[in-house]
Amino acid sequence: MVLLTHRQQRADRILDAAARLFARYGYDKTTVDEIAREAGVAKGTLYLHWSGKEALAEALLYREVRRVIEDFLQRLEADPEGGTIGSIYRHSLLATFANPFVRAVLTSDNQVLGDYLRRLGPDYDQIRFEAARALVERMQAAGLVRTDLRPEAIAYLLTMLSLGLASAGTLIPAAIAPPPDEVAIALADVVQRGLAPEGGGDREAGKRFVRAYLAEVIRRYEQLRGLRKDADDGQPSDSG
Amino acid sequence: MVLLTHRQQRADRILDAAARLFARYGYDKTTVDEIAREAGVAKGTLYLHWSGKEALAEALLYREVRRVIEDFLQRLEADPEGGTIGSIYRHSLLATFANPFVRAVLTSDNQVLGDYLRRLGPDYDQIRFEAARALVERMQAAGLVRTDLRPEAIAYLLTMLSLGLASAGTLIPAAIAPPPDEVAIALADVVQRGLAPEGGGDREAGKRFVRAYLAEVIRRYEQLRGLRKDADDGQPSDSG
DNA sequence: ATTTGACCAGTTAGATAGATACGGTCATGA
DNA sequence: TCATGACCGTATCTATCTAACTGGTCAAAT
Repeated sequence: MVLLTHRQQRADRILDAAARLFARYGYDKTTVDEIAREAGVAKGTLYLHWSGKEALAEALLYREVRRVIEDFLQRLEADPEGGTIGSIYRHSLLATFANPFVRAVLTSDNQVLGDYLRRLGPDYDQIRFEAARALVERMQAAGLVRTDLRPEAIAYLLTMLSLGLASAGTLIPAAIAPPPDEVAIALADVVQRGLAPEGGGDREAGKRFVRAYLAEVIRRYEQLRGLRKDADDGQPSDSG
Repeated sequence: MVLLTHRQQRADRILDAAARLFARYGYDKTTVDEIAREAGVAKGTLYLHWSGKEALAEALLYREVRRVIEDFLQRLEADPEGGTIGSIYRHSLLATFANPFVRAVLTSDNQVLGDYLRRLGPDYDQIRFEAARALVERMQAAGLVRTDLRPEAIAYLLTMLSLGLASAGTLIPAAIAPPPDEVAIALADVVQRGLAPEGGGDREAGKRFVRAYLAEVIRRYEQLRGLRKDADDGQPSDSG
């Protein structure tokens, strides 16, 4: 049983309000006053939880990404066929689409996080590509991905798919586009046929790999940010 | 043997100049004066060939696309393995990448055509998606593409790939990205495995389909624009 | 101790006007 | 007959100022 302090509950309510407003109007055009009003607290209260608007956005993004990861892992574990590159891709897409905020971030031209993401700098894309390359390399070593293509090339393809998914989401009206779940399933099937090694890959090794990889990503991030799983919402020690 | 009038040669020189400048500075930031200077003619001369800057850009785009199509068809015919969906995709990418102007249009955030493309209106993306859907449907009927996925879903995937290719081109610095040809070959291989029917598809039917399809596209466009293959560069009858 | 919201300084959005640069024309000359 | 480039009206940019807004603070209220 999970106990939530009054303080933590309030922090969550504020993040809920921020998530709605960011998703609808974007980070830049959402004011701190509006977040406070939507959450039913005074503006000063936000500053009792986070050091500023930026720290709040970071906390929100962290919370939602954690939720998506949890959802993703549950779907993967529940799937007896799970563990291949295709099923990993499929479940990650479905978990992402199921989260309104993260989905908005990834499909709304990134206005949702506006200035916040912009501060990561122009090097961010390079870093992300290098991370993708390293991930592919490890997936190849784990027997999840075919090894007759260079990891650079596969990472480039996967990056293209992410970017294309985002662009298509903003460009093609939802009215004429096929339902997201159908896209996710078709896309994952193509990824499986196109990137899996002969025989489809080792399912158990795949699940182990995903668990270990995500745990490592989370651990690194929390180490970087000085967060712990049992910490509260984060006293204003973060100076943006 | 092809005979070119003095007039046609000059039109080509002007289009060459425009191609260089558009690719480098974009449509909006390239002035008619600069095009004339780069081509070594007076500004008024441009208006002896086209009705204005926009008509010039359209003629340039048409010329370059025709060249890419010709190059694509030659590559396809020369490939004994050509005719599968994968090889069609591969040759179309390689032909596109080999053309500096078209490549710039597709990978430079579309600043290259700036205002010119913008006038096609916001409906353009919808129309393009519908065209992609219809094309996939015909490819399925021709035995080129697997039929166990709905054409809408496949068209969505292919649109994603196009958009992703463009985004990745602008986002990932060429210095750390794999060479375009490697990307094209890997991408085409994934498309072949992911979208071809059992057995890989009928090669001869594939070639026939491509020939017929492109001829039809060109014919429709020329009908729409009142162009003919044996026409000259287009007297200023085009009013943009 | 905890929460509030009026208040502050810094930034941004909007308006105006003047200057610049642009696409397009056409009288002139070759 | 063909090609030119100075010229024109308009559209776009620059500079400048003002008014409104925003993120953040803190004395006061609870």
